[in-house]
Amino acid sequence: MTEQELQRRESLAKLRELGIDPYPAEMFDVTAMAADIVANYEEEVLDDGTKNRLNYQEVSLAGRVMATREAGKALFMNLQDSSGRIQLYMRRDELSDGEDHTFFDVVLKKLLDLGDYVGVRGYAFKTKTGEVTVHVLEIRMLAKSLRPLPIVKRDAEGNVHDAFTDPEQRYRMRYVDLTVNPELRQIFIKRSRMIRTMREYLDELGLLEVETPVLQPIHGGAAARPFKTHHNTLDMPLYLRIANELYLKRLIVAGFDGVYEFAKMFRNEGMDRTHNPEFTALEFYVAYKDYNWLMGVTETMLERVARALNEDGSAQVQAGEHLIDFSGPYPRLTMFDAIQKHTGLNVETATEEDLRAYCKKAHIEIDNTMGKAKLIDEIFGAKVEDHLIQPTFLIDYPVEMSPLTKKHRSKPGLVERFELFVNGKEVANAYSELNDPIDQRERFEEQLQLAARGDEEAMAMDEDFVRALEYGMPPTGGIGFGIDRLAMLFTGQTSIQEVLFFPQMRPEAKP
RNA sequence: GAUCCCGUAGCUCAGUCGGUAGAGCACUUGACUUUUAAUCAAGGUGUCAUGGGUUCGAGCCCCAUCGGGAUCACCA
Repeated sequence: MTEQELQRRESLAKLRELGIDPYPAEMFDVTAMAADIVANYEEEVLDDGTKNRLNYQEVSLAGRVMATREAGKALFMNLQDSSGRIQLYMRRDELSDGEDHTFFDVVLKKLLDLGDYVGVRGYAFKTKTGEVTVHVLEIRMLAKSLRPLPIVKRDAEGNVHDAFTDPEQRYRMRYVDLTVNPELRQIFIKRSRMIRTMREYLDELGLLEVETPVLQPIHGGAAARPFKTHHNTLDMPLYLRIANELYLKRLIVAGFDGVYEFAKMFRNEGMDRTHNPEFTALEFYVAYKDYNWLMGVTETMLERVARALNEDGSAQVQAGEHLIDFSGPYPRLTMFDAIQKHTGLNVETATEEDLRAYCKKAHIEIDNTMGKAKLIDEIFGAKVEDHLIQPTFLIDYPVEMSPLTKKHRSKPGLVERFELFVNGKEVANAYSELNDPIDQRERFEEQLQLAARGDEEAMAMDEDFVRALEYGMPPTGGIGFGIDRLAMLFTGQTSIQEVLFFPQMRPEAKP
């Protein structure tokens, strides 16, 4: 234990000796928030020059002590609650029991440490330097802190000193991070508001929020490596879901007109600043709709989210150097047109050999197992994706890449699918769902062949899903959004760890 | 998984040519009844990520390991 931790444990023991419970059980009645008092305190100056305080004359508030300044028989503290910070002012003669100054001189000045939770009762006033302050008439220990916080200081010009910035420590100890860097709360508040706005809209559309299995006997619905686990009683392997798509579509078969789920997905793949092993997706499926309808819904939903998150209600979001406008409608660009526009290649007429030759020339890494569709995807990823800054629907993909998507109503070899790109990143993937059970079975069989050739991400045959389709699924539009990526976009973050409270980390060396 | 960078006090960081460990804040003691990065006086912080090696001597050079970051690959 460090010197400071030992000192705090000694303070803890001394508090108990003085009859003060460092961890009291009683509730503390909070009647005011720091930020509200600072923002709304009012006073008037009378003719004789004295001040008349107009509000917050009986407040009690609670939070952490984040700074103390001793001034002899006076004592100043900064109290931080969930709304912000406010200064506290205490006087020895008001907090003493007659001539016994133990409480002020020992408890407050010696045994109280930075980071301790306290509850105070008093009245608001303004100091002669103009700071709104609570004049404390009663202060109570609510919880002792036994470890020193990394104190971040701000000077008069707003410069930050000794910021707690080490990403490893910040992510491992989010409780510390959010305590000393309270402005980070905004990221998570915005994330929450984003999800709430989406949920409200989906409810308005009449969709039903549902829950589907996380533990699945067959990992379907996406191309990814799964986490595998084992159920002891059933003595069978189970997979953490890589997608919930096939279950949501079963519910459409079951007769629900529209379902949605905010779902944690798990993919056993690499981690970097845009990938965490578990992440959140929103998927929704609506009967009798198609991918064109979904484009309109997507525009409405994202515009609403942007306006809900911006103080001024605007639909624009700053993402790095780009100002992104979420007001619809967004351009619709076919994948082939997009490639032609950025490379000059006509992939519709090009042969597989033409594409290979292009990739070689453009230094795009390819291998021999790649077919035409995969080559097109590689070219798109290398040459087009980065240019799609403003929200853009990329539509009509080759059938080989999309085993769950309905074939295009008029374009042979393509499917009715779109992906939404914003700031050069994919944020949504949608299609007119394949509901022809015979076609679906064939698509699964093609996936099995890919798997036999060693494709670890190929989908497995899901007999029960095909059986469901055989009973009949109405034409359906379905879409999935990457919630973490959207949160990054709407909060201006470039790393997924910053929008997750507890990003995945390797185990700590040792405590 | 590959490459590069980083790891020194509770926090942020210095540490020269290889010569017995430094600053600010935090902490301890004292002064101060409207201070505010409070100030003033005094005090000591430590397994230099871990384990080896080279050397008379390693925070510094070499090797390995662990953790983090960035770039790349894979992906959402």
